[in-house]
Amino acid sequence: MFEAVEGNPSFPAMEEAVLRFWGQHGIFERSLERRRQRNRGRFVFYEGPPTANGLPHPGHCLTRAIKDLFPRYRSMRGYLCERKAGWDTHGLPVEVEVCKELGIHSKQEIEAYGVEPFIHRCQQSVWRYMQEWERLTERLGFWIHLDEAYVTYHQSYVESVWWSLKNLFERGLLYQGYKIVWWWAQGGTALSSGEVGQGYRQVADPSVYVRCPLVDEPQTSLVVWTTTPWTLPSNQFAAVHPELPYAVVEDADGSRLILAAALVEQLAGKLQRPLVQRALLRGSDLVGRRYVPPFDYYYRSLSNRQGRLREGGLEHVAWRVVPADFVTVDTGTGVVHQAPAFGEVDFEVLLREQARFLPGEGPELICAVAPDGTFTAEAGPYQGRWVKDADRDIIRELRSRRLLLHQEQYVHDYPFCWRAEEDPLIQYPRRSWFIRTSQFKQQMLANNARIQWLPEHIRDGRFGNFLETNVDWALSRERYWGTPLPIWVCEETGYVEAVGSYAELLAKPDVQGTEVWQQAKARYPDLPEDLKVHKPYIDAITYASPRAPGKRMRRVSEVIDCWYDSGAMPFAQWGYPHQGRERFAQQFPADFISEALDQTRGWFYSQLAISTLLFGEGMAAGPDAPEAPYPHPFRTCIVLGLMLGEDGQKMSKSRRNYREPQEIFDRYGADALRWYFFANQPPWTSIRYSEQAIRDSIPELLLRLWNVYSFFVIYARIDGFDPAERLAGQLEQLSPAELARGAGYRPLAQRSELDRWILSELHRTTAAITERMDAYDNYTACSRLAAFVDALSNWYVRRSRDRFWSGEQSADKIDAYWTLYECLLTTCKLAAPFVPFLSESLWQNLAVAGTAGRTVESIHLCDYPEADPAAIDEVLSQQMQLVRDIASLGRSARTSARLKVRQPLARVEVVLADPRHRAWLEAHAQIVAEELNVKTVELAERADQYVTYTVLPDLKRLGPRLGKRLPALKNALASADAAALLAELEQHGRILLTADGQQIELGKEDVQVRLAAKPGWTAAHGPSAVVVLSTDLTPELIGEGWARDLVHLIQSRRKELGCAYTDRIAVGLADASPQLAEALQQHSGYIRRETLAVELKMQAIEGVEPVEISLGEETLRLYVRLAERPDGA
RNA sequence: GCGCGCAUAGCUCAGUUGGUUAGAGCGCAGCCCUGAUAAGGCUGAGGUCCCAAGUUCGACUCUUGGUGCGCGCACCA
Repeated sequence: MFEAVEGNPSFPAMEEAVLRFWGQHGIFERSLERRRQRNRGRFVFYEGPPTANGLPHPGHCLTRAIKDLFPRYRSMRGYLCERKAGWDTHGLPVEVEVCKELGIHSKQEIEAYGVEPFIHRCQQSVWRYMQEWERLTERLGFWIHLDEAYVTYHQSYVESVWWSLKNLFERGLLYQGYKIVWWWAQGGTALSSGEVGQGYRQVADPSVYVRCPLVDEPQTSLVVWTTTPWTLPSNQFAAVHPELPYAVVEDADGSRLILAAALVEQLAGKLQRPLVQRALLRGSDLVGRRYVPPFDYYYRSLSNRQGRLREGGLEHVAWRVVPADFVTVDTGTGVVHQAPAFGEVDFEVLLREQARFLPGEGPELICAVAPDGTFTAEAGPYQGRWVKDADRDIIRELRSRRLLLHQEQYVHDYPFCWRAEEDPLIQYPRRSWFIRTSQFKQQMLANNARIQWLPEHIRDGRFGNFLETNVDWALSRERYWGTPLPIWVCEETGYVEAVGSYAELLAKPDVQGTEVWQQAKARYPDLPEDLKVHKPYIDAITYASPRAPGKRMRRVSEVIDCWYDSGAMPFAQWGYPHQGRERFAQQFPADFISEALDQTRGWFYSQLAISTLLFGEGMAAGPDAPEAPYPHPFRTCIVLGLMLGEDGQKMSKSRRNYREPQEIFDRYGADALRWYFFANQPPWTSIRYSEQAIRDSIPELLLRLWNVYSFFVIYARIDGFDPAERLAGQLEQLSPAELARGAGYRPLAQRSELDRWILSELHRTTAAITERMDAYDNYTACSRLAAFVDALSNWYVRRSRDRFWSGEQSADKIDAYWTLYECLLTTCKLAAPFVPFLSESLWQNLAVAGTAGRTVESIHLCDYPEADPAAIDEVLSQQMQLVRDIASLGRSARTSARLKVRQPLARVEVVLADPRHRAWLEAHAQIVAEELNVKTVELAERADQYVTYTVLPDLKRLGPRLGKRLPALKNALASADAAALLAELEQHGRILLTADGQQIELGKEDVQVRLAAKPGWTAAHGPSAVVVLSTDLTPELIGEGWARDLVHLIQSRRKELGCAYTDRIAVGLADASPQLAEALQQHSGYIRRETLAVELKMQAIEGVEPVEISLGEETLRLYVRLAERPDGA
């Protein structure tokens, strides 16, 4: 038998109990074991590793909730969905966090502190945060194997990454080049974009307009503009937009200038003299023209150097006009000075130019600045000067050489070092390791095209665009806590090798330096083995160079971008290919992943890029890199919107615009939070954290379902409806087929219409939810589930109450129990992926306790319900909906007539728009009568006295047929007599109209009839019907109304007096008018029955405090006294 | 600045190939139930669907251009 149910449940406490139950019985494990045995195929999920740095906030709960939902759902659908957790542990954020602890900043300070203790601290810091995340993960009900998590700093993981890098290296895809970084010259370090972003300030820089004379036409000059004069000595090109118009203008002194036509007037204004246009040309006409740069430090030796182009022919390597799309005419001159060493965009221009030449023949990077921010010897007189300080002298020199056309102040935002406020950052080239991803752009796009993105626009929008503009992946980082780049270089010859594992390294000839790790291990016995593949230990390992006898191979100093770590996760989580080959084969690619939008350029990209390069179609990347058909490594990706704080701002701890997850769990519970995430919006819309909305998700589903469940258990216990007795033998999941074996269980066809209706709704809902969830549409699925629970609670249970209350154990009553039982069980299963805790609680009582433990132990071991088409009765659904609509319209009519439902009315007339369900409705008039408290219900199709008709064209049908004649037809229909049209339609099955001088024939399907209540009637109209109330009140009706009002008031009084449900009372009424007293006397049987009154007298009761009440216009005194209290009450 | 997205009721958000009367929840107002009861239900008020132009017989929906907001990339010669 079921256990008694609390009326006022504490969901958080319940959830804690469920968590304990899952833990003690290993339910997650067993749910997997079950599917493993069934062997219906896999559903592969990848956990995008959270950065184990910083504490989780509600936004992370959303990600983790979605990541739980679909694997749970698919598991219940029979798929084996293994879920391996993972942690992203490397990277700058961890280093910054440790630096904060240590109160240090720069790389020098880290070195001074010691790399070894520093990375020990990094590793420990990561562990602390991982534990916080694990707690959250469990409490949210996110089922994932935390104790088998992959961790990016583990040796096996690092070695997988090494393997992949070696693969790329040996295919020539890993190379060294320059990367333009934001460089803090004084500190000698590059800054991350996050750090740069913090340091922007508005400053006024000098801006100069400089002449660059054309080589073959020295009287004509390009005019370039720059706000960084110190980059001019390193000039390599001038860029123009090929599509823009450029003007050749004549200056006052007769010389000629070239600049964008749109900016001539502006420049003339600045110069305060006219510039006369002499010619107009397109940017593309300028491309290839050579010019003389402002400084000749490089020009004097290289001006005539030419290189061979790939497509044949020769070209000068530098100081010519090149085309570039980024050139605009917003500021400057439309001719852009290019110093590729000091701008990322400029650098890309250089790369593009280099690519046009045969290898080794194109332009080399020119850089007249040293890493400390001073000019090199190449910059002649400026050598040793800090570049920003040299600006003024550079300008002076330009002026004296008559190259300076104009100078002014330019106010703009410019980044400074966030730690040394006076130090401006400069863009600066650094040697860096790259992966040749741009070479695989087409393959990445082809792979991307096959991925199912939700929302769809990510594919060709944000993500697709990003791939289109792909540049080679700058892989290396000059940092400490990260996967070491597995590249060893010969100290003599520069010969380079990549190493694919630690063992491979140890097998190299004459390995030295392993003792550094041994000693560290001896010093700190607790040191995790994994650290031996990290800095500084790995740096110590050298081996004999195969190219230079007696010389050593030494590792480069860099570590790699931690995004590469995460992107390698599909294979590295298994340690592939050094181990886990089988696991990888089973679990690649993923069917489903999900992260927030900010991962577009992060994990979504890193995965796709690595997977395409290693396993792409036609890649033939070696024996351990099997070619796989697209898409991979994931087939479907839900891109979640970002979550904002309560105030619509970014969530931030200091602003306190959200609540800590743990507090949410304690107040409302994980199910409430989950339901709020799943049911309130499609997952990709950006979502605003709302405490109120979380609170509201409790009554919307959780409490409503709980109430139905509680109702069921209360009456099942009273009536002794006990599945344990009624169901013999072994039970599994209490599926419909199993329930059908139950004693007293009757086939659907024999049950009442209401039962058939709710079961039809149940199966319709099941079909809809599975269809939607298969399409990853949790939002619609949730609304269907909520709608069903609403129908169950507010129509089925309400209309069935007296069946449960009736005294005898009729077959109909047992039907009601079986029906409600089945509805509850199925609903729980349907809801289980969404609200796993509540579902489990209900299952524990309804199924496990209810059958004395003969079912499966947990709802999460059950299969997801499947809709039985035979149980679905669409017509009945429509019919019941119609009744509910009519009841609603009737109440609306009552409200407008100010006739409360307690006042009985003689009759209601229902005019139907569509006669199809008329007969059925006539048979069910009783329901309408009860719901509306009327004596009789009459149905009509035509009732011209109450209703006006409008005949409207069916635009969807007629639009294509009639086109422009549609408005004329509309008018013709509107001006015609609707009643006559209907009559014609009924007689001939068609109507003939003249519109625009042409005759149009309309069939029944071409029009819609709409009806509306005529004014003056108490009526309400909707699309399906008009409901007209008779408002005439007879003395009998009024008397009955009084009686019902009185019952209501006595009930209130009982409650005030603290009566138990079963207490009997005595009622006295005084000061009633004669008519009132007589009417109440007449209904005294009804009144006493409803209020459990043993006596009802028309007089005061001694010693009882009366209350003044009013019935209609009348007032009287009500006396209520407790008469008897039955035993046990 | 460039790219992507969003803009619908007081608030938070739906709106499914363009079709006649644009929905929900919360909040608000009124009412009902009182044997699921510190719950529950019903009804109602409330909208220039951001603006403008275009396509169309017809636009909340499609196109273009604005405006505002969010995010990403940059910070610009």
